[in-house]
Amino acid sequence: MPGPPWSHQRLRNRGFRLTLPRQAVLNIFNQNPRHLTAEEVFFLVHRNYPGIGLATVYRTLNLLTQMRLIHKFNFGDGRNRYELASKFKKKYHHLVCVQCGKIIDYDSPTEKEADSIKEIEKELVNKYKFKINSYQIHFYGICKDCQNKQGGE
Amino acid sequence: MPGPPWSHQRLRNRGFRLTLPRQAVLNIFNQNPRHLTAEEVFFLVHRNYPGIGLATVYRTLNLLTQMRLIHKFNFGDGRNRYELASKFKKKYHHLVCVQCGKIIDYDSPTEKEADSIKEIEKELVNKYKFKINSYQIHFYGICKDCQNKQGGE
DNA sequence: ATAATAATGAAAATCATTATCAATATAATT
DNA sequence: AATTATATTGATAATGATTTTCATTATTAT
Ligand SMILES: [Mn+2]
Ligand SMILES: [Mn+2]
Ligand SMILES: [Zn+2]
Ligand SMILES: [Zn+2]
Repeated sequence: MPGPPWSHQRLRNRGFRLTLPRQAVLNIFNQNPRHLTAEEVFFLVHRNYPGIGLATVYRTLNLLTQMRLIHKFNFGDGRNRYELASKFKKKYHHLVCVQCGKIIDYDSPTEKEADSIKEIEKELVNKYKFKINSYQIHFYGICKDCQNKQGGE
Repeated sequence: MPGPPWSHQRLRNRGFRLTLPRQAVLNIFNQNPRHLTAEEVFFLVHRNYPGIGLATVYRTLNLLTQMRLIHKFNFGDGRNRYELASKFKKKYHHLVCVQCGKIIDYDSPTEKEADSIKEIEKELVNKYKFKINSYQIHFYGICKDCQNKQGGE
């Protein structure tokens, strides 16, 4: 376990404290690459720290989102999902199966795509004077499994 | 006013009726290019048809979404937003100001972008056997107005 | 130590959305 | 036209996710 990491500094620099609940939540994300709901985070945290309450989990998720240590997604199923922000990866592409709700990461954009996005960003700056912080692409469709199950008719 | 339009047929073909509330909601979208929340739709409908209830608006929004006559978006502010589906336009790109919440349409993708997306789709089909129905791109950042207001520090 | 401030947990409150259910409207059948 | 079956509606209650409240506890500054 390394000393005060990345996240520690980012919080402290803005006057927040890296408390036990906050560390616990961050640990969950470090161990878990998935797109966790608040409730899922709560349960996972709860295994090691039964004392930590759901409200604190929500508060922590909001804080970490503001600090950009995690990213918040909504895939249209009525609950938000969170994922650790990578220092390196800046692209958040997801395939969402509209049948079973499965979410697949697609984090390997081609050169061509990266170029294309940069181009769009340029256009947005020029046209709308809009300063882009981040972007998400959601692809909606039918996953492999669901195609096999229902492809009949 | 033309006869039974596009939307009429699409509903009837699947056994649904094009009732007054449903027409009223569709009219709102035809007159209003924005990204309306359910409540906004309700208020706008209410001006002409005070009898139509909020529950029916929600039901209608869900139905029209399933029929793909409108599209549903969630920009992370806790409520869903809806927009008329165009027969032609198949791209739904939005700029979301994380400061003021403003949503700007960006519906003029370049050739290059279109190509790039097609390429990605191909990759997704190959790699994940995922069949894509639609996609959305959300750009998050700071709009022109908010840059001017807060750009100082 | 002491005082000031931030963070927490439990519970209540809020907000958007959905489900229930009796009443009404529409379509199909006689 | 009358009758039956089916779909839709409005009002209201219920739900589920998230936020707020508030008294208590932990952390930091003095
Ligand atoms: Mn992901
Ligand atoms: Mn739009
Ligand atoms: Zn699936
Ligand atoms: Zn703005």
